Amino acid sequence: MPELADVEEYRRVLDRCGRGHRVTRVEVTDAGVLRGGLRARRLRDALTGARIGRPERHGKWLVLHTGGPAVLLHFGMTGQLVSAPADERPAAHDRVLFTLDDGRQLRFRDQRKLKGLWLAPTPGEVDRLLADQGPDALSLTREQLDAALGGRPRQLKAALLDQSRIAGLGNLLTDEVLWHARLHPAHRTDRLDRAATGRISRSLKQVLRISVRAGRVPPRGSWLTGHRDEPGGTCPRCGHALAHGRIAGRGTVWCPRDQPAPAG
DNA sequence: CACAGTGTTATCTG
DNA sequence: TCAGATAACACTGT
Repeated sequence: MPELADVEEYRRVLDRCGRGHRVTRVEVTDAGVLRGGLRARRLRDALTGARIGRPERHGKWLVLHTGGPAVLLHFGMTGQLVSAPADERPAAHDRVLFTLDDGRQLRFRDQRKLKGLWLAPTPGEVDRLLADQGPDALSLTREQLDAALGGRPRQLKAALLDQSRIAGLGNLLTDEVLWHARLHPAHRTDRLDRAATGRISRSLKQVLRISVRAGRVPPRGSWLTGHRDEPGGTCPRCGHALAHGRIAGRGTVWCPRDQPAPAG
């Protein structure tokens, strides 16, 4: 699930349920999600008794601040942050449990364990862990978009997915933005005209605004996302059969009529 | 049983 | 040097 919109939802969970509360207990039920050499003992020592501050999101990263050390969370493909009563039995894939002073728990839940939790003892360490991230997609300016699409020629989808150019867009959001912008995902970035980049800019803003509000890429009937896994799925805009392929190393869906393949 | 999957990264190839 | 492809990570659902 976790692309920018999903991580934004986890930020809201952390803000609503965690902010202002003290951590009374930290349980690591699967140390496989601890990253950067972090051990359960060290996470426990750093967080127990700490008061949770205002969380931040950058791209697909979530930062849990305490005023002292910070915890950085990356959700990979299957991670979630959920709030539950502390006396409720943990789910099968709850890997780290933070019990709070109000009897609730924040739980890092993750099936595949592709990413996980990092501990940043100082603000400088937070910056170091996020250093290779490009500007956040949600507040991307037109100038930043142009810069992200500039430089060496690449496939458009590959450029939008590159977290060091734009942080936060994943496979679903990227396909959705390109479908709204009526641009083929394999379009070359060096052959985009001003009208095309303008459509990308507007589509990006609209898709993110609605997705962030929903806390996910909405599987609305009028969007591409709700149709990408349908066998024999058709474009919700023009009715043409959707195309499926592999572009930028990812499963990709587009409408061959609305998003014609670039020449050459 | 085979394979794909909402993410990232190391490594190989052309 | 670099864009692109591939495997790997670990696990589930089709």
